[in-house]
Amino acid sequence: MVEPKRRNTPQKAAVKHALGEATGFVSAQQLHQTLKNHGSSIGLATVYRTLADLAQAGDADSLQSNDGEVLYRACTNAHHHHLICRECGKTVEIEADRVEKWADEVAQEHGFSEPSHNIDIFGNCAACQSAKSKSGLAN
Amino acid sequence: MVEPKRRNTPQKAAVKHALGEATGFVSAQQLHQTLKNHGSSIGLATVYRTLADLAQAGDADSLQSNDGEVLYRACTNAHHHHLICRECGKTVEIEADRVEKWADEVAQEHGFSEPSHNIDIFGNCAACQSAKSKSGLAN
DNA sequence: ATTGCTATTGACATTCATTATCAATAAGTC
DNA sequence: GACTTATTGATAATGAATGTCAATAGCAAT
Repeated sequence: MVEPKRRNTPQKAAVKHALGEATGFVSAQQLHQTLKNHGSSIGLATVYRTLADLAQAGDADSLQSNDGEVLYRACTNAHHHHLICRECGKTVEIEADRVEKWADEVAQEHGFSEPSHNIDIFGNCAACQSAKSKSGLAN
Repeated sequence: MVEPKRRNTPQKAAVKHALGEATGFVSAQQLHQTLKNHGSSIGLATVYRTLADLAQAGDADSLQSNDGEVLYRACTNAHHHHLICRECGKTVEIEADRVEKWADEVAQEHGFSEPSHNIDIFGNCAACQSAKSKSGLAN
């Protein structure tokens, strides 16, 4: 089972670029729409394939939205987590050795090897809070 | 918009019970199969509805599997997270005020209100590790 | 126990994200 | 340029989850 050689194509570059332009997390569908709106004739399947590759390679983060879509975001290779606004999707990257260590310890304590983890924090960002209170929907 | 009165039905009880019997996380589909195998004629939609209600009420935890399915598990009302075996799905409930606090702090630091979070730790449990090494697949 | 109201059910259709298929295309190499 | 084959894109297929709606069955009142 030899890995086939990768080829560089304008499509892959386009997806990569579009993902970089996007703020926060985007779905494959959204990205596909965006690309088409900009004149590209890229296929939906290609967007999916490329995003999966990017995630595999560690060039993109992925997480599941609460309505079953997978969302992607360009990222650095460094391990980190996200603080995400429920309303607008604004994202802040979080790094915290404390928590990394904690997760590994917990796994070890229970005899689990090769620990990995998902940590996502959600909340309403400052902008969305003030927007909400202005529209009289304050809780 | 008044909430309609809830009714107690054998179907809801069956789902609740089956969820309690299950070890680890189960999908709605699996649960539906299990129930049918036990002679129930419960409808798939009803299983989905009931699970959604349980999750809403805090009587069940839900998380997304890596292939897009939503998995459920009976749980206590106390807030907690999970340590999950990649191989067999065995689950350990984790509580850690340290991390709860950390998450809330991080959110506050960045101006996010009403913080909530998802934390899941994955690993290979002791049983699966030894099973693997016996079958000569040691890393 | 019977009635009436309506929440709930279940069979089925539908939606929609994602994946598989496969002939046509185009990277990269010589 | 010619050749090999990874990649693409249109389309079909898959499958989880939700909507629909007539029929059923809780439950409160009688």
